[in-house]
Amino acid sequence: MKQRVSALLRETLGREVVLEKPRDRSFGHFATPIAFSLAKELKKSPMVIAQDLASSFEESDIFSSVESVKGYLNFRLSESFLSEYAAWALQNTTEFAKGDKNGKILLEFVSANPTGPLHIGHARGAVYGDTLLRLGRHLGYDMTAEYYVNDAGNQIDLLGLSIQLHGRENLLDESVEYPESYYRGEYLDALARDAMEKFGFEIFHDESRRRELAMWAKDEVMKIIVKDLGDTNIFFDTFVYESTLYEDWERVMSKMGEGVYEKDAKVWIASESKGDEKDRVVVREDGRPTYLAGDIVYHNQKFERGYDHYINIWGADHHGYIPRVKAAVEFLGYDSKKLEVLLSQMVSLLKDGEPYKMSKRAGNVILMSDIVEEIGSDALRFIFASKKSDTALEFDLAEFKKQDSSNPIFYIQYAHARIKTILSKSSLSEEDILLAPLEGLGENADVLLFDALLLPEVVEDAFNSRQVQKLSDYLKALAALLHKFYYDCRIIGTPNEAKYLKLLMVVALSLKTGLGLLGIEAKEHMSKEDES
RNA sequence: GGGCCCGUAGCCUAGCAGGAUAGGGCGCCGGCCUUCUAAGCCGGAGGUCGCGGGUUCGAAUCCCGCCGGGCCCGCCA
Repeated sequence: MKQRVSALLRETLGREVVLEKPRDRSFGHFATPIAFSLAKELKKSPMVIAQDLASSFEESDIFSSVESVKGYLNFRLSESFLSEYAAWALQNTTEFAKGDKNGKILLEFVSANPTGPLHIGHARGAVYGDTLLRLGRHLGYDMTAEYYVNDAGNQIDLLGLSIQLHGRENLLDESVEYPESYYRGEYLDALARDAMEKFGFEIFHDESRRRELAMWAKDEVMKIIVKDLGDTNIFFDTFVYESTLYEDWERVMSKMGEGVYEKDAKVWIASESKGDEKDRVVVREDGRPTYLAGDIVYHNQKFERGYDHYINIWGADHHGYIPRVKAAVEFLGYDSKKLEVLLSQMVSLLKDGEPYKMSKRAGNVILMSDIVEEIGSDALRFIFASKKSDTALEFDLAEFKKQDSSNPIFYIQYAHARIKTILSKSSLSEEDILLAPLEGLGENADVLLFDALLLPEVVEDAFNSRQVQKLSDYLKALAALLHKFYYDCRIIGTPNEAKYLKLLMVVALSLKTGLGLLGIEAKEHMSKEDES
C-alpha cells in the first residue's frame, strides 16, 4: 500500500519522499513534510510549495484527496483503492503482508551452553530471534535458524564433575562439597539418576570417564533445551557443535595469514589493528584453544557456507566480544559488515511488585520453563516482543495472569475472538460478505479498514529496523480500534451487515497474521475462566 | 579509567534517519450492560521529555559537557 503511494509520489515529484502517518486522522492516511525541505532550495514558502504539489495529484485514482495544510501534504486514499486491496487480501489470506525479498540470511540465536536448562534471559533472545525469523521469512528471505552448541571447553568438564557430585550426594549418600562455580539444580539430580542407570554407579567416582559422562550429559541437556524452545514455538534448522570444529583449526589459522601470530608461546589474533581494544589470545601456552578460537572457526564456516547476510543474537553481556569476532571475520577475508550482532538485554522479574524469587531447586536462576508454565507461551512471547530487545526489561508476572484489558495479549485475542463470534452469529454466507463493496463505510470503519491493511508496512518496518515491538504495538492499537468500533456500531441486522462483516474479516486476518508472526495463536473464541 | 545500553506523569513505556497539540498502558477518579462476550467502551486528573549549552525556520529526536542507573572490560564460556 505504502509502496504504491511512495512510487506514485516518486513518479510525480521526481524524488524520494518521506511518508509518514499523520498523528491526527483528520489529516488523511499519509502525509509528507516534503515542502519544508524544498522551501530552502526553491526559495519559496512551504505553504505555496505544498499548494502547488497538491494540485499535481488531482488526476490520480489512488487518492480521493490531496491537500496542503500548513506546509504538509496530506493524502487520503480512495475508497476504491482500499476496497480492492482488502478484497485481494481476503482472497489470498496466506499471501497477505508477504514480501518478495531475496537473500539468504543465517540467523544464529540462543546458543546457550548445553550445561543446563534455559533461563529467562535466554528466553528473551530466543523469542526475539524467532520473531525476526518469522518476520524475515514472511517477507521472503531464505532464513536459516541456527544454534551454536558450546560443547567444548571447561564448562563441559564442569558439567561432568557436577553430575558426579550430585550422584555421590543424592544416590550414594556421600557427603560432598560443591565449590562455588559448580552447576546446581534439579536437572542435575535427574541426569545423575539416568547416568547411574546407563553407566552404573562407578561412573560417579571414575575421573577418567568424566569426559564420557559429560558428552552424554550435554546431549541430554540439549534435549531439555530443545523441548523448552519447542514449547514456545521456537524451532531450529541447524545445530553446529563446537567440538566438531577444531579439526579445521590449522587451515583456518593459515587462512587468517598475518591476522594471527605467536608470542610468549601463545597464539594471538591481531584484533587491535581492526579496532579491538587489544590483541587476544586464541591458543594458550598449553595448546588449548580459547573460546574465541572456536568462534573464529565457526564464523569461518558460516561464511564458507555462503549466505548474503549473517545475524547473531547475543546476550548484552557479550557486547565487548563483537570487535574481536569482526576482526577475525576480516582477517579471514570476508566483509564484516555482513555480520550483524544484535544484543538482547537483561531481564528481571517481579511478582506482585516483589522481586521474583529464584528457586534453589532450579539452581538459583529463573527457568524459562517455570515462567512458561506460570503465564503460558503466548504471554511470554508477547512480553519479549513488546520491548526493544537491547533495553533492559523488568516485568511483573502478575500483570500477565490477569484476564482483562490490562493484559495486552488477552486484549488482542479478545478482539480476534469477538470478530469470530460475530461472524458465526450472522446469517449471511461468506459469499455474500465477500461480494459486498467496502464503500460508504463511514469514518470509524474507514479508519479501522486502513489500519488493518497497514500490516504489510508494519511487518517490513519491524524486520528492517530489527524492532519487533513495532508489530506488537500495532496489534494492540488495531485491537483497540476494533473494540471501539464494536462498541459504537451495531452490525448484525443492519443494512450494512455484509460490508461491516467484510471489514471485520480484514481486521481478523490482520490480527491473526500478526499474532502468527509473533508465534502466538489467534483464539477463535474465549470463555471466561473462573478467577481462583 | 574505557566501552555499550538507558533516563519521557506515581509506575511501565511509544516516538528518537528533526517537523502539525509528546501517543499508549497500569494505577487513581467519574460515567456506560432490555443491544452481536462489560475479558469491552467513554470521560477526567497527572508531563521542566534527567540537567546545561550548541546546531536549526523548527530539538524528546542531532552535537558537546555534566548528573543518575544497568551491563561489560579473563589466556571463563
